[in-house]
Amino acid sequence: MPVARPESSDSRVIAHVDMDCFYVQVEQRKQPSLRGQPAAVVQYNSWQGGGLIAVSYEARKFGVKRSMRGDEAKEVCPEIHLVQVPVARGKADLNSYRNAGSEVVAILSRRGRCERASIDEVYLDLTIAAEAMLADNPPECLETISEEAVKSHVLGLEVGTDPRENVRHWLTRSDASHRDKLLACGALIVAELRLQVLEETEFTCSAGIAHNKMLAKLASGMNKPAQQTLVPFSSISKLLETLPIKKMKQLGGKLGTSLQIDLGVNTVGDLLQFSEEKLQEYYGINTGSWLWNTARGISGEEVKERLLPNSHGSGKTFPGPRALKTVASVEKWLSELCEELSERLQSDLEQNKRIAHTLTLHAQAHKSNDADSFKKFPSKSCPLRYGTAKIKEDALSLFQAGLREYLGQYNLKTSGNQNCGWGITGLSVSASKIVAIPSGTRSIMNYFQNQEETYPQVKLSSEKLFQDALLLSPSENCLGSGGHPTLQSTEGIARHEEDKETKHCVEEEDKEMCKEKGFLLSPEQLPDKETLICSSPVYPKWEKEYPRWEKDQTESSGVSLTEKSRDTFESEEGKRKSNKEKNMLLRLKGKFYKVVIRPTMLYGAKCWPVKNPHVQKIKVAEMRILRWMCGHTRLDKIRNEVIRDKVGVAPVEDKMREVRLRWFGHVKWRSIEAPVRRCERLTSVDPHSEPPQENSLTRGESSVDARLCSQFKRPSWSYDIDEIDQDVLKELPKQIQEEVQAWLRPQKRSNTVKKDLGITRYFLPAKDK
DNA sequence: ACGGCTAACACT
DNA sequence: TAGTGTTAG
Repeated sequence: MPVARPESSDSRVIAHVDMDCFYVQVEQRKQPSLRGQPAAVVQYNSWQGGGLIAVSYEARKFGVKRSMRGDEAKEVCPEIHLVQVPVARGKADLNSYRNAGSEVVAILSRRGRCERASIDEVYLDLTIAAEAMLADNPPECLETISEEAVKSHVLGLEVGTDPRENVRHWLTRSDASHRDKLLACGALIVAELRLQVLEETEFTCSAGIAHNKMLAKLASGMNKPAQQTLVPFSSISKLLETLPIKKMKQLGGKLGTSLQIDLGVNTVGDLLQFSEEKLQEYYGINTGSWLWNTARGISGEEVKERLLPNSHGSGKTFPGPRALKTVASVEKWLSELCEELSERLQSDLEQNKRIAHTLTLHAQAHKSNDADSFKKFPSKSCPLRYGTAKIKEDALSLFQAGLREYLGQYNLKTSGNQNCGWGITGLSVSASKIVAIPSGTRSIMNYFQNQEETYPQVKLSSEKLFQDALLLSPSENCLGSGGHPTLQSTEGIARHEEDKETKHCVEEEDKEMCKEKGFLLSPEQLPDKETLICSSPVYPKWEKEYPRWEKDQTESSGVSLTEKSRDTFESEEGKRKSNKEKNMLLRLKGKFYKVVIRPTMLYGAKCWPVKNPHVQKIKVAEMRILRWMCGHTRLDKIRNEVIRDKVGVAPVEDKMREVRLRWFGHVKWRSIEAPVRRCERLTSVDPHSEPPQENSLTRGESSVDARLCSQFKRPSWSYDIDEIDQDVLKELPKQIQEEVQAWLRPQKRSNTVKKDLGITRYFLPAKDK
């Protein structure tokens, strides 16, 4: 949804530069014989000649359109040259276009703030450059105005028989308003930039120059190719008056359709009849204001300083019959996609010194034999580890977690590649949260670049080693006592950490850990209870809404928890980390665990053991349950997901607490009112308690149990017993298996309806059980 | 059973 | 937040 931003009172000079049929131009530069020819770029697809993704202006004259099939294009324009998009790893490879786009950005960013809006478009904020020009060397003093500039189109200007002379006059008027003069300067600058682009890259582009992004964007498309269009302030209302509403950026989709159908608005001008309040009534505060402003040509959106993309993705569709039906084929394609992604991440690292922090997997799927086959395949993400093999591994885990969730009850026997009627019609992996490494950090570069070769055995990173050690049960732990891995990477990272305190802390603890454990945890050293500190990205919302644990909440059932008082805790450490460190309780199977979540380390997730006595313990076995619940094999993933979403109990004020429980992939949450102290007395689940009455609540609703009405708002989760993967269950230690079975048993009798798990009881006061 | 592949952003 | 949905080219 678009969102309104106030427009600064200053008169800005904004340009939108749009490459003309960019992919075609790239191919024409590669193959100059294509110049001036009807041509199009097709994405290879044997079906009906592939799909057109760019069409030259010569071909457009024949009526060839983007989104036509190759065969269709041949029909309307037999002599069209169809160029295929390069293919790598069995999929379209857009890298040559990305790189060409970068060439252009490098030039266009010379005169002011530059935002790369897509592979072939940028926004420029030329205000400062234009003001400087106006002050030093205004157009009116110039004896010659560039040829390119006088070819500009000035909206609302009567050009008569000598357009160039009229435009020249308009640009150089000494009696023009300040804002028109600024635009004139902008036009000169843009003309110059476009000329430079042409000379240095051989690409032509079109541009719009206006006082804001919206109008600049509108204008850049008005005269193509290779021309520029100016929007003087005085022309705005006329321009918008008759402009079809759908032409407006952001209104080409459902919102625009709704305006047409529901409000009878067909042109932007028609919108003027509606008061801001009315629009807000229909479309919400933000969108309403945005619409109101848009109708008046007002848009305060800033040009962001961004030359590089904020995310990288690689995806492919597998339409209809080509849908992937086995995990093996998914793995194969994921592997291809991950290779491309990893390659792009490596070049981003080398060229731009940037590191991505999150890996996300998206998929589309269909289910043939299922009533709710419209269910969407969930996207999943996890911290991104560098190295192709690791990315592949993680992507596959994410897929499998998603698949489990997607299949839900049909999941009972999917151990092999056996298909239960599902098909994957689209797959993509992407990397986001990309941040620049501070300058002068060779060691960090090394760290990430080395991830590539270290997999899987030779030189495991410290992080990986430790995680593996934790995740393996003693019997599985076959890590030898081979040489101590150096902590080179960790130190390299810590050295550049901005926060000296944190740095100190990290190094100290890492050192201590190494000293004490000899770094590698031998099977004997893997204790029943392991103390952990987890680093995790700061979660601002938690911070805001739940600033503190209350002391009395940290005392639990008396099971394995020895908590220092909050006061002690604060006096020791509170000052140092006060506002950055989050504490929360992890409650699992009736026991509380206090976990300290630290602000994220700068680079990559880490886990390390600590001595701090007030940091409580997570039993390895229970970590394994969590791992199972998450469908993830990685500790850091568990940490991020579980602690926040799975079994986290949010800090509360006196009477309120929010509980989030994600159970087998389904997030359920409720705010409940309950005296905190009484909640804490709960120590175990009673699986045989009678099921709660209300099962069908959806998120956001709340329910009041008549019995408890006066005191509590009662939470309700529903969960589907069939979502549980029985195979995974078997992986668990015997004792835990039995416990879990005990939870499940009462449900088995009626597994058609979603039922509350006994776990609901968990969060109710003991007294009322 | 088709338009394929990317990317940004708002909302929750 | 992580995850979803909308929009665009």
